[in-house]
Amino acid sequence: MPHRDPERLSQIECTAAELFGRSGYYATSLQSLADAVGLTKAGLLHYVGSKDNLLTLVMRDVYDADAMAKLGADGNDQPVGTVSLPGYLRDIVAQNAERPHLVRLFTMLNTETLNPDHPARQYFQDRERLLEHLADNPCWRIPEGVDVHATLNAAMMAMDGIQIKWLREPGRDLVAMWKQIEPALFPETIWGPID
Amino acid sequence: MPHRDPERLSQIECTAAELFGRSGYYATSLQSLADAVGLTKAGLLHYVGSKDNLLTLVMRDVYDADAMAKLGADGNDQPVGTVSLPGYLRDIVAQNAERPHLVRLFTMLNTETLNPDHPARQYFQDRERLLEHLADNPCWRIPEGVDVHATLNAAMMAMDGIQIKWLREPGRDLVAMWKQIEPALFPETIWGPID
DNA sequence: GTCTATAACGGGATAGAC
DNA sequence: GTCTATCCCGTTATAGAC
Repeated sequence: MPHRDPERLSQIECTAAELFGRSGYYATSLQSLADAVGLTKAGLLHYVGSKDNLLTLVMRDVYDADAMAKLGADGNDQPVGTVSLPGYLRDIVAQNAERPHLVRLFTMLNTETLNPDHPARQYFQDRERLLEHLADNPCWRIPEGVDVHATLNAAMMAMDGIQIKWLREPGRDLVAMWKQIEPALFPETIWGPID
Repeated sequence: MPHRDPERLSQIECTAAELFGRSGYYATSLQSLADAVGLTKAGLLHYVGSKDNLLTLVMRDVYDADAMAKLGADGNDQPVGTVSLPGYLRDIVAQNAERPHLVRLFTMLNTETLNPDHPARQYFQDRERLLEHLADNPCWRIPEGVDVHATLNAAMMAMDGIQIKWLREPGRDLVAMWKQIEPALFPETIWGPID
């Protein structure tokens, strides 16, 4: 798997992320990717080794680099009890609204990995664990009596669902859709106004 | 598309529902279905006409018959302001816990239909409309100041997300997972105890 | 109504020339 | 490093025998 030209590799990975997002991993052919980047199947396979490995590269170099990095590292060193959870989620939604391709990639793979043999299955299992630990972070500013785990869990699940609807009808405004359901997750009588 | 034996057709449709749920529509081959029901590809195609049409049959005769029927028709003729929304959702979750195959079918197709050419796309677009109207039903008993649309929307999205996690790790208890996030959607200080 | 056989095509991956 | 050519497997669908 030699590749002297890193820029070329990056182009391949980005295009692959888009195609995997468009139709999922299984339904995307190496031929279509090869056409998109101006290579033959054989040439493409020289770069990436195999289709399985290509997906691994995409998740590490494209998806993680842009999206997942935010999740874990972001508010980790904030002072205890200072970070607004609704605000944090709003930020994620706002970011996602700007990268529909990556949201689509995430959404497609998230359900494709229900298949135990899917090459990205481990990746999504790990992500679930990471999400659980996110609630344990003491940085959040939480009203009395609120269950952080339940709230973060519900909010993340709802976000995934909203995004599916958004992706199916691309004319809509993701941020607006999120604001519409916010009062259900963070009622003002409990959370006060969202900053 | 002639088929004299309705029982045989039913067996085909049910097996198809299971396989489509297992791997999605695109990744499921007619060969595997033919093997599962003890037919050849050619014999199978005689029954169902085409793969596209098979999915249509499955959604109508298997999925609608069991799942979707509940959604729209159920509480339609209940008296105004009497039906518990949390209770209604609990019932759905409890039912879904007993039919993982159909939940899986729904989940797989729900994201596969992000592809505009997917044969079940229209079906899922229609379902979204139906869900929106569900909130307009006057039967719900809602605490003052609560946004029904937002709550029902958030709850349904969260349910879809929970189910994905549940399907990925089948050892878990869906009803328990739902109960865990319920306080985030229906806080006691607003909704009171859930009956 | 179901079979065998085959058409017509596309998939991922490999070998070897240049 | 990229190509052509090939392998082998799979797919949906059709034709025609029984």
